Amino acid sequence: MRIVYMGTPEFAVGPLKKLDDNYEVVLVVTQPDKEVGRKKEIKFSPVKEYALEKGIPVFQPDKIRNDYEEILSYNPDVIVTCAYGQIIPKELLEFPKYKCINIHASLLPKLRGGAPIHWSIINGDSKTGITIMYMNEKMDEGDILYQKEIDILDSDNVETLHDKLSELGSNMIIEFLPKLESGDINPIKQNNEEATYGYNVSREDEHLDFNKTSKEVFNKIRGLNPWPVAYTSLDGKVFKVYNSRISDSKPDGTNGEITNIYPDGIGIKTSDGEIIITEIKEEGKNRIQVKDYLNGIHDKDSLKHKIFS
RNA sequence: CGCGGGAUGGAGCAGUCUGGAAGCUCGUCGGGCUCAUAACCCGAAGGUCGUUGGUUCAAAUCCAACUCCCGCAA
Repeated sequence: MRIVYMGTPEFAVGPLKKLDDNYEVVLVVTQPDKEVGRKKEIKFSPVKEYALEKGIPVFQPDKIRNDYEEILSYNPDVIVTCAYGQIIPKELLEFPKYKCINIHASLLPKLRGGAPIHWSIINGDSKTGITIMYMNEKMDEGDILYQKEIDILDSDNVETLHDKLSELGSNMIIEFLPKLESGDINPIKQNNEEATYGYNVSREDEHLDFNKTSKEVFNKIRGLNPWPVAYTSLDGKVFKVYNSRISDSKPDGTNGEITNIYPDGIGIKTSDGEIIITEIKEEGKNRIQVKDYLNGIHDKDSLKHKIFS
């Protein structure tokens, strides 16, 4: 089975590795190299890094819509995509014998789009999973071929859930390909009325709103950790918030106001109680425990009643 | 040359403007108190103040260059 694999971020590396170990991956397609950071250093995608390491050819079209001939020349039996990042043209979808299948990190039709892992946590879902599906020209709307779910724990953040789902997806694609090859499949149309979306996280999405409940704030913080990280601001400085826990206390005050100083955290008023932030990064500083942040403040009571916004 | 913040014992900070004995809150180690403790009391160790050069009787502090880290923007 000749496989062309299309993927970009870390999430897509696990499945690629499994496929490469068990099948013949003839070509890897990934997003173009990008300038990144203050120094504008050129950075390869994680999938490209892996492909280079293994000596697999790499193709990086700017716009695959117009530039896909090269992929056809590798004559794939199937194209497997996983968080590639571009819409794939119909000519390519229909070319391989077994068409084009996608590994998506949600229980479709829930959370179509580019950031299903983040949104499953931010939304407070109790479970999510992996869907293997046929690709069509629309975003994550193809027929469902294989689906498995896992629980989302209170202790999960994007990193832990990402790793679990990446491994699940890796195993599922290996379990599924033999069925695809033998025709033992049962494509199920998605119910569009039940569809929800989890688009890429925007700057606005990263901003913490203390007018929400403690649980909602807690979910947003862990649903954006370790990337891109929720933020708020105090005294005109940006504070990224990595970790928090929900307080039992129900203080009076304005939402966003610092209501209590705990040994390991700062208590902030929310719409229904208090959230205690425990790990932060102040603008210009490194990521630290709030315990350490408090060690550097001489008059801790002066923090009280300041407002995060 | 996109804009800005930062580098001080293991951690987080103050001190830099106005040059002149290394400070604060923790942590660590030892001792004490206690039924006990992450609590409290006493004591100790630990720092070429990012690097290099310059000014000066004297530099964490002033000047120059460089390295690394971070926020914004892309």
